[in-house]
This record gives sequence, structure tokens and C-alpha cells, in this order.
Amino acid sequence: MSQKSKDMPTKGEITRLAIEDAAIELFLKQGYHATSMRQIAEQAGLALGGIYNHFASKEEIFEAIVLDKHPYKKILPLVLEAEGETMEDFLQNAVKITLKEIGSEPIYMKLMFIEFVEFNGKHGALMLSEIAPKVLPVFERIIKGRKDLRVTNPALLMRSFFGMIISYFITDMLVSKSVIGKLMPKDAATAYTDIYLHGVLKESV
Amino acid sequence: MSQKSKDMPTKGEITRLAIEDAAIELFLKQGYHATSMRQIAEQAGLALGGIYNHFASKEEIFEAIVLDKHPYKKILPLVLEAEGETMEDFLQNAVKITLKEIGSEPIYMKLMFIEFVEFNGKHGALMLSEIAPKVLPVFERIIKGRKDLRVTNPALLMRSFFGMIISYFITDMLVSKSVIGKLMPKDAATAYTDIYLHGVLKESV
DNA sequence: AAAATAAAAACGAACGTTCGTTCATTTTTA
DNA sequence: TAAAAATGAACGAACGTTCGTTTTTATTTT
Repeated sequence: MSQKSKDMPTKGEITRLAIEDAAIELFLKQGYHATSMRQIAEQAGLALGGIYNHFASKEEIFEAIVLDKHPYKKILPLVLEAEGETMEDFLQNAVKITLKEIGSEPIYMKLMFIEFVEFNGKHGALMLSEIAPKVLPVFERIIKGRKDLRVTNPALLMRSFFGMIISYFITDMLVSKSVIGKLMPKDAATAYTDIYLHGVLKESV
Repeated sequence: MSQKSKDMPTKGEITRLAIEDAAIELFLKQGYHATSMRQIAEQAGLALGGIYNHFASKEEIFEAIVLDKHPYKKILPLVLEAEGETMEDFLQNAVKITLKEIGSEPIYMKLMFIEFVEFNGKHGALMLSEIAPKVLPVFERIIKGRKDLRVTNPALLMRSFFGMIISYFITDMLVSKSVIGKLMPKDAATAYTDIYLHGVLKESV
């Protein structure tokens, strides 16, 4: 039935991915602890015991997802290619790319919150500490030679950049149902970027 | 044994608060679903069944906490009293007050994440929608007559203000253990406020 | 101030479910 | 044809909630 092609995924690999995908969908909807192995099995279309041929435990599924779905692998090269003469152009592009990439698949954003709420930072290193050292040099390189930046501390620029992205999504998710949403400009992302770049105040320094 | 003083809390009220406090401590540590009623009972120092004399269900405990511990009651009057000739002075004070108040008791910040992750916005109205209409007029009043603001949309100013606070705390919590923390300026809050007010770019518009 | 009394609160065993995981077995894959 | 994968019953533990009972509290009556 199956081909002998070298890069043809084996049945086990297919099932493993099906389990991960099922778990993601359920974790995002109801969190980690509220999701049962039976739900994951049903969603993935296999029997309860079958999961354990691919993952030793429920927590191992979560960890596999965290590793496999990390968005920085996709975003980092895109950001590096971001064009722009001025720092403003570059940052606007970088924000746009990041928001678009994360926004089209905000999985990881919520995974981070799940980790934060239900594991209390247990996998923090897995999610962030290993990434920061790889991303920080990028910010350092970008900053070098730029004359149009008020903020020259790479770590601060990086943290506030991440913070802005995170803040955009969480206020978006928390606020969208409330009054504020209706009063917001249509392209909130652009407005957010603008504030990040120029601040809320008029220039007066 | 007990006094007849009018504002002397009754035994029931004391126990009810003890249950809430115990639940908060556990919810913050391990989330909602991972916390059992038995753990809450033990932490509060009473028997399992006793809880149900004060709360009809586990979820009712969570809702009571959300209502009782909402920080806007404390923060709003403080912000209204914030002094400052210029908008910059005022906003800096407002940020300082909010961060100090929330920072000294970041309970609610994390409660919001728990709600977000484990209830998927079920109590969103309880936490935000009822608050926004009360806070928005404050921002509207503040903006009125100010000439030194680039951002004049009250909803946007309010959302970005909240966003900044949220972003500060979440990056603080997520990042503190990683490399970035060690490279950050000591007073990250001030740096964050500065970016919010002036942006990361040099004035050039 | 003491005694009586009804309501409130605390107790912990028990209930029915559901949980994550294991296991012996069968089926499918390579 | 041996290994990998799938099956579903079964395990013990833990879950939220209920319940009958006892103890404590707060108020009323002496």
C-alpha cells in the first residue's frame, strides 16, 4: 500500500503528529489539566492505549509540542530579510512580519500562557532561555551603526519588542469582547507599532 | 468569647475569606484545574465538606476571588489623584502607581492568565468588560484639553496603557530566569514607561 | 449573668466519575 | 516474519460533590 520513498513518513510518524495536533487543539481550547488523554485519543482517532506507543506520558506530549511548534525558526530568518533604509522602516517590517506569522498561528502565544499558568515556568528554559541567546545577537547587529534609535540597549529593545507583540495579542484576546474593541481603530496592529516606535507623546524632549 | 461589635466579622465570614486566600495561593501556584478541593480545604484549615457551607462549587470560589480582588477599585482613585503639569508627568505617575499597586500584589495579573488559559474567556466580562466603561471616561477626561499627546484616541491610549502594564509583567515573569534578565537595566519599569511615552526611535517626524 | 435554643458551621466517610497509565492481545506495517 | 502500532479492558488513585451527624456559634429567654 505504502511507497518506499525515502522521505515518505512512516505510519508511526503520522500518528505521532496526529496526536500532537489533537493535543494542541484541546490544550488551546481548555488548557492542559482539563484535557484528558481520552479526549486526545478520540480527537486523534485512535484508542486510548495507542498514545503510549508514541509518548510516554501526557506531559511529554506537551513538551514535544513546545519544541516542534516554536515559531522563532520561521520568524527569525524572515526578520533578518526584512528590508528598510531607516530603523523605522525596518522595525515596522519586523513587527508586521512577526504579527502576521504569529497571528496566523497564535498557537505558541497561548502555549506560553498555558506553560506559565499550569506549569509555573517548569518548561520556561525550553521555551525562552534557549531562544533568547539566538535572537539577542540579531538585535545587537541591527542596532550597531544605527543613529536613529533612542533605545540602544539590545536586551531592552528585544524585551520591549517581544513585550509589544505579547501585549498586542493578549489585549486583543482579552479585550475584543469588551467595549474597548468597538472603539479601537481598525488596524490596531499599526497603531500599536506606531506607539512602540514614537511613543504616545508629542516630540518635545 | 466573641464580641458583639457591629463590624466584628462573623465566623462564617472569616472562614470564607480563609478559603478564598487558600484558593488564591494554590491557583496562582498550579492553576485552577490542578488545584483540588482537598488541597484548598487543607490549606484553609478545615474539612473538605466544610467548604460547601460557604461556596456551592469550586468555580464559585474562583468567581468570588475575581470579584473581591479586582485591583481597579484601589488603582482608579489613586490614578485620578496623580499629579503632573504635563501629560508626561501625569502618565509617568500613573504608570508608577499602577505598577506599584499591581506589582505589590500581582495576584490579579495572574488570575487573568488563569481565566484566559483555563476558562477561555468565560469570566472575561466579569474581569474586564465591566471595568472598561468605568476606566475609559477617565482616559477621556484626561485627554481632553491636552496638547502634548500624539495619541488622541482614548480607547487606544487605554488599551496601550494596559498593554504596557501587562507586557511589563509577563515579560518580567517569563524572562526573569533567562539571559535577558541579566542584561536589562535595573529599573526596567522606568525604561518601559519611557518607551511607552517616547517610543524607541529618535524624534524625526 | 446563666441557661436555653435554633441556626450556622465543621466534620469525614461515602458516592459515582473520571483520571493517567498499564497490560495482554490482536492487527498492521515494513 | 519480526517489529511496530493499535486495541480496549482493567488498575488504583484522585476528583468534585453529597450527606447524615456532631460541634460551635450567636441570639433569646430566664
